[in-house]
Amino acid sequence: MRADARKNYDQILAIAREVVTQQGADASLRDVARKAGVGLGTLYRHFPTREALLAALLAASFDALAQRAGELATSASPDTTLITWLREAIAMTQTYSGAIALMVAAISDEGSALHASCVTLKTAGAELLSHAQKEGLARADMDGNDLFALISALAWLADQPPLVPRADHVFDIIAEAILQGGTAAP
Amino acid sequence: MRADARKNYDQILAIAREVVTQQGADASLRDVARKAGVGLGTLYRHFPTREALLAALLAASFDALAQRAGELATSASPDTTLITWLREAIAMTQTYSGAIALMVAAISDEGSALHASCVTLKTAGAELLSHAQKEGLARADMDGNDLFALISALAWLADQPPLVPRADHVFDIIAEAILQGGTAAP
DNA sequence: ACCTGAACACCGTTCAAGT
DNA sequence: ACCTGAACACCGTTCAAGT
Repeated sequence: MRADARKNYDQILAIAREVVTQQGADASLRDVARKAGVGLGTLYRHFPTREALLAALLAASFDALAQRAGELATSASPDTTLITWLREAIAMTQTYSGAIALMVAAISDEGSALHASCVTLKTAGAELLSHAQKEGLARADMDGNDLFALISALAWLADQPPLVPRADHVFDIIAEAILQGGTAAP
Repeated sequence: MRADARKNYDQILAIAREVVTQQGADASLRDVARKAGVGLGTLYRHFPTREALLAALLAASFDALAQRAGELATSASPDTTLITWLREAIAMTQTYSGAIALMVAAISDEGSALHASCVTLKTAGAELLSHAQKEGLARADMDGNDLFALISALAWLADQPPLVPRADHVFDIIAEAILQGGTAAP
């Protein structure tokens, strides 16, 4: 990449991080370009879609979560490990308000710039769930897709201001339900 | 209301029902006015906000749900009654895609045209929950606000195409969790 | 009373013209 | 190669002018 292009790319990303943090994932891209001091076409050149921009903003977080899942995959207490990771995954999606809807859409759209990251996240969760299930510590009647759906729903809930006060409690209820049905025979 | 105004009101509502059914709660109001054959100002006169239009579209459904809750309030099996009503409530919100987000926002906004209906819905659910709890058939550590949050999350989930295949199963898991902890001593 | 539609201030997206 | 910004086709909302 040419030096001036690199500079613009970085500048757009930095400003986008600010704007999207404040206004959410549906912030005006025009506004981002304006504040970054670049032409609208420059933003579109580097980030052809809103998903591409969000993917770039969240890339590090996705990687960190997947890596952490890998580290935890052999944990001695896969039940608490799973729940802890779920909490972290949900916290990640809340970095940018409204991001979860784009992630969910991306999971079934292979053309989306967010697709790969979301699949990685889903897979990571599925592995932790599977580990807990093998130890009899999580209910057997669900899989990675169900877990992804639950994460999404909880992330959305925590993103709705009127529901925020209930988010933690609802999380606990659902976490308990996931671990429910484990036969727990040490 | 003058006869011509009444006619416009009905026409707007009828067209809005079609358009919002097809395009969701964030459909273009301009488009509705155009298809209804009225000026944009006429639509705004009758429905000053998007919430007002949605409230009018959903009014009958809200009433029906609240009334049904009243009828079921003295049911002999308050656990299955509660779950059945939850299913109906979620189905109602799905009449118009994207409606649930507006409902959630309205619950804490007394100025919203949707506020009263949403509060009524929440209260109706709270009563059914309370009834089940008194019989020891539902977990005691939740209230009407938690139930409203769960309904909202499940309604949102069922509104995301990639998650639809998991919606029923996730509903069952959560329904079981709500009834969990009931001591169930007949 | 009620209706109309132009006017205003925004979008997202594309693409010819520049360097 | 890369950047710019006008152009196009849309929004939501308001409000003067009409009947």
